[in-house]
Amino acid sequence: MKTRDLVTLFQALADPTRLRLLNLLSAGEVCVCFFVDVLGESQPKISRHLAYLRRAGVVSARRDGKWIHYSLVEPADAEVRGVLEATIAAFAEDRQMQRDRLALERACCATKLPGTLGQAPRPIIQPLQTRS
Amino acid sequence: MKTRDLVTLFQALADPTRLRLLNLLSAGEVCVCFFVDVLGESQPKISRHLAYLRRAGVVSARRDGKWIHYSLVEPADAEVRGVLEATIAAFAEDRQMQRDRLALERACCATKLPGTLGQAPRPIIQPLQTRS
DNA sequence: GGTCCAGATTCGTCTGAGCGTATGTATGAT
DNA sequence: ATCATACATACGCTCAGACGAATCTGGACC
Repeated sequence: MKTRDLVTLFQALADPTRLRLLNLLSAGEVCVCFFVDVLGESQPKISRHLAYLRRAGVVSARRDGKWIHYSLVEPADAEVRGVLEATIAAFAEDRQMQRDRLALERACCATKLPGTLGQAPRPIIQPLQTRS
Repeated sequence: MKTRDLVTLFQALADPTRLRLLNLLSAGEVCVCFFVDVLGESQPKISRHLAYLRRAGVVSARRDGKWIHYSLVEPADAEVRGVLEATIAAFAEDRQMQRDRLALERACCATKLPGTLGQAPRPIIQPLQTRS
């Protein structure tokens, strides 16, 4: 492992929007439109941060018709993986992160999605574990 | 815990010089002059990065006559602590970090310190554990 | 007082990154 | 072929941060 790898990872993690994206991705594969809906940020902003995470090798994208699904990439280095896991574990103690997770679950499980999301493909997310 | 705390931490970690400083500090309390000597960087550069780490609450400084010793601060949040520990654990697999640790040990244990370091207070460092 | 030394800070410059806005690019539907 | 949808990217701006070089501060000693 090289110092540069760690720096790249930390640069990717040093932004609130990107942390929120990773928090949602820790639930599973998520479509871009859900990021825009749940985080309430503009589509170009979401897209730019996702591109940043892609360049850093933290996430990967998969095309599905008109939609693009993002998911976390397992880092090759065990140590980098350790840092990422510790980061995701930290999300469990953050109120905003928990609110985001709940909003994602709500958007995902709603029988009628609100106008903008139309017939967007629902993410298959892991249920949120409530704090002990 | 707030997202902002994590962002502050990751911003502090997103620089190779600061990671090298933290690596040396993981051995124990270290005097500034040893940072300059071991990392081979200019004194203002070292000092600026130490100031950054201080502002981020990652390290603390202690005055000792003309010298100033730095040491790691235990983060209040258990989750932040977890991220920092995972980061320090990652240093054990990085060649440059190991070289730095060895150089610090060497500077610390030398009976005759080279000219510049004069009678600088030796850091009391933890011995470097070699990889299993 | 003055002087030396260890660090910190300031200044000016430059690069990278974040933002909103606008535009480009696939894909699917008609 | 045309049009709408979903997402990506380019442009222009602003601002934080990294750097070298120079300067300031504060303690130790004479």
